[in-house]
Amino acid sequence: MKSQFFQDVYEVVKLIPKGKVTSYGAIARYLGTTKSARVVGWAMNNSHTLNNVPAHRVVNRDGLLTGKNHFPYPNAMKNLLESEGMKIQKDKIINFNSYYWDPIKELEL
DNA sequence: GCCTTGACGGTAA
DNA sequence: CTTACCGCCAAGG
Repeated sequence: MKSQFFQDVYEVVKLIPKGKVTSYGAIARYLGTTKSARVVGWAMNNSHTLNNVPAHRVVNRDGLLTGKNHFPYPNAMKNLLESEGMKIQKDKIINFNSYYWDPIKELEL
């Protein structure tokens, strides 16, 4: 595999439970590339090459739907998140902390 | 091969 | 509070 990193990113994203979200930085940290959150974002950009990657569950550290512009339609991300029980206001997840799912905390035992 | 951009994050001013 | 800058890494021009 040429880009194992990307594969790992997709794997973690796929592990995000329904109704939960995480951040690019959290994924990056889990993979050991703490300072390379941007690369995670780039990986997500390439996530369109797959079909099992719930990119809508990945937001930035503020719970802001920064990647919504990259979806087929801008409100697709919001719509999906709301479908999973979350509330979005101004492209931001309300009570983000309650929905936050940290792979390090949940997976790394 | 160099420079810019980007779905980020943190710190400084 | 807002703005700016730096680090990090991959892709595209």
